[in-house]
Amino acid sequence: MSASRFDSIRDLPLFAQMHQDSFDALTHGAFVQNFPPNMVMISEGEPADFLHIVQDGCVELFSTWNNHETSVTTLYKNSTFILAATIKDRPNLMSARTLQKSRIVMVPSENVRTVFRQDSAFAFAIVDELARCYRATIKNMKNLKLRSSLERLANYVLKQHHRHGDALAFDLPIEKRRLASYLGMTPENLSRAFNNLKPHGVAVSGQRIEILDLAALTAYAKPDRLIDDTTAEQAP
Amino acid sequence: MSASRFDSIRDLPLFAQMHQDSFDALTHGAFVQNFPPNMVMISEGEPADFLHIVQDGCVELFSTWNNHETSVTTLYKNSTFILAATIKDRPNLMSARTLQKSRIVMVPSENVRTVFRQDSAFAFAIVDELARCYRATIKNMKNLKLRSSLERLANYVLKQHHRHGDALAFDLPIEKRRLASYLGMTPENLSRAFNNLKPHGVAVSGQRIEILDLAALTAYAKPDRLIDDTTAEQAP
DNA sequence: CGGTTCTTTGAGGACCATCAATACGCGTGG
DNA sequence: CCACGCGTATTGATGGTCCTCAAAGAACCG
Repeated sequence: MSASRFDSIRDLPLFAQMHQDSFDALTHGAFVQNFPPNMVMISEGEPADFLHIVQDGCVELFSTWNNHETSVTTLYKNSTFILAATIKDRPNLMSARTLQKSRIVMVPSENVRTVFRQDSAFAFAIVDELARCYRATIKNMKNLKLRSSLERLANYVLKQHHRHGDALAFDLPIEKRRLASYLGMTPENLSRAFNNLKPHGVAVSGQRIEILDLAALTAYAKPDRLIDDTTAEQAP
Repeated sequence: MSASRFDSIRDLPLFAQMHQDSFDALTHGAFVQNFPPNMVMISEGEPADFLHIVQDGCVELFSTWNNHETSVTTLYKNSTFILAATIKDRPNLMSARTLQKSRIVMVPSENVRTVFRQDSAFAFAIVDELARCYRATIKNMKNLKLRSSLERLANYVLKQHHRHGDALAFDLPIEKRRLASYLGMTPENLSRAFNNLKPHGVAVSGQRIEILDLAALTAYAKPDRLIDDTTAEQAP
């Protein structure tokens, strides 16, 4: 039974509630593909032929205009992407590349649109996912427009702190140059920004981040649940 | 029959395909409210008790953090807002204020969530709307991260040009200070930016914009369908 | 271990914000 | 109708933030 290949995604929120028949129809013609690191899987402007699910590894969504590139978000295990383009049958707005060796499930967009119309549990899950991504993007934009780059970095450090179980020391999950791009700054500036966080209780050594004074960092960062809360939203 | 009050929204894409029963259930307890200009209707962080529809007038969505404010988008007749927060039953991420005297339809969020589960045509329409808003926001973010403020303004002028039926002269739909905030700059800088567009074929006098050299403006702006195309998306 | 990529540091400059002051537009009331 | 007041728009001066360019150091990988 080939359906077992997709067992690992069956329990994701997007698929958990749908009927087995629907799931079989959805994954009919779907496949799993392994990608090496640093491989561009999809390019912006192309039709969204497949819904993608990160089964393992790490994927960066980025975008380009006029020789500039910016990192929009980074996705890890169990994230889906290209959902909005898939549903609307429109071109991708972002490109995607692997950051590590990654295993990706690719579900034909045609299947998604068909099953979406037949299985209301799936439709509800899609609404939930779209609303989540939408709100995450709004938060991202508020972060960009309302804060300086140093404030964004401070809040990023706090977010990682929480994502690592409130650990006071942890490693950055991505390269600094990509973090810089995600935060809307240059690598050079990120380097300087880390130095400028020193007075606010943050020590950096390579990928290693240490929070020496959580109170000072928090006081400076002024985290806000309407920007930084990720309990129900995505993030890099 | 009081339902006639809501005839004007019945034909909106969000409601057009749903059953009449569902529409009646949705609008049961809904009401129309008139607001004066410059009135904050909803504040970020508050629960999303109502889905809002602009029946007439003009509404700005904006957000605040640490004494900074930024304009996220401006909505005109027939736009809906607070849909994502309504569906997810979560707090609003943005505040809303009227820019002109406006008539707003307010539909209890409880109704929206209930009918959403019962009427699949409504559910599909919601998916469509959420995907549209999501993609519009991604475009907005690309615009902010990939372009300088002058490039953003140039593309904004081009967008208005198209929205006014390719007219070469038109009035700005909103105050310049709000436009500045939407574009992520200060009013002073917007003023200077308009001057800097002069060499690219744009003349400004008060609210009046004139495009003297469309080719030059387009060459500078480098509009991109993956950022600026609004055939299927929203905008200010 | 050599080459490549990433990171850091410094110098210089472009872009953009802030502050301050003036000009403009508009509605109100004299 | 005009004077006034208020908010908006503009203009200039200044400083801060951030980018660019260049080069050296560190980490990674074949």
